[in-house]
Amino acid sequence: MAERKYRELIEQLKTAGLRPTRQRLALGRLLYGENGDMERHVTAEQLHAEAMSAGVRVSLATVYNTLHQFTEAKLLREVVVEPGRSYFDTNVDDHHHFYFEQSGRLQDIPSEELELKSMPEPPLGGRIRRVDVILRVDEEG
Amino acid sequence: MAERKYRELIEQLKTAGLRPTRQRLALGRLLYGENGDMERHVTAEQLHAEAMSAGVRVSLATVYNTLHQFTEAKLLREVVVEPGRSYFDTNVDDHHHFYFEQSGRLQDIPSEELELKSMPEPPLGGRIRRVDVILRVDEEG
DNA sequence: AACTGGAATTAGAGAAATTCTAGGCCATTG
DNA sequence: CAATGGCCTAGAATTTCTCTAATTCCAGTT
Repeated sequence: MAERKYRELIEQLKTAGLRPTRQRLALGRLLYGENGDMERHVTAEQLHAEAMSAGVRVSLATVYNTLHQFTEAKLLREVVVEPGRSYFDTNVDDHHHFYFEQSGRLQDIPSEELELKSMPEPPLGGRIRRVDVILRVDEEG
Repeated sequence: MAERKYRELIEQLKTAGLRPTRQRLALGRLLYGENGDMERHVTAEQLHAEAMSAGVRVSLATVYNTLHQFTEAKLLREVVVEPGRSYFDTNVDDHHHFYFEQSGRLQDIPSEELELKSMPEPPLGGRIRRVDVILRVDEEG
């Protein structure tokens, strides 16, 4: 991960009131590191396995905590596709998703390629916090 | 449930290759019955509890099986809002949802109120099977 | 109405994902 | 560098959903 992004992560954590601990930094490095602009969709289990094989000792509970804290801090976005399967997306810009049911893979759709024509009024006393669009795709053959 | 709808249900089950058993009919009655045109969003647990208190003896496994079979037969639509929380929607027409995170409640959005301006090309060899739009709403106060 | 074959149902165990708990560790502050 | 309070951990617990093997039921046929 670029030095710049690394400092940036520390700043973002501090802003969110999170201490830049060894574990959070390591997970941040895994999530955003090296090819830092690649879209990534990871499950907690996957990230945990990744950490293990990278020699980073971190418990699964901490991975869950960290992913949720990062999501809260808007460093990640959670995408739920099936009961018992949710991904964390490193792309927090406005965008949508293709979901391939057979393979369980997720793919970003840039917001330019899928726009909403009209937006309904939020119910009284409510405020629309997020718009999730998932296009479920069958892979034929 | 109206007699007409009841016969209809039996027909739909047969068409889907499902025997109209006591359990499936009872659950169908609970789902579509009485106020048959009301939008309903139930979890398996909820429906099971409903069946119990209505004096219908049915196992939780059967509730799950039935909900999935009904979904397969396009009598229901499954909506996943959170990891470990999925609803079955009695409205199978094209429409979308508000999701209230605090209360866990789901509310239909008629398709006229939220249309897509442009639809992206499905990835090569894929076919868009369904479009799910969820507007996540914060209830202020 | 009894018979039969295959489907459906059941209770309970099992699996998978996530959260909780209690104790020890560590980053920050002064 | 000691104190404070947040953080991490292993493992247990919880929750949601699925599987299994035995039983029961439905539908078609005598």
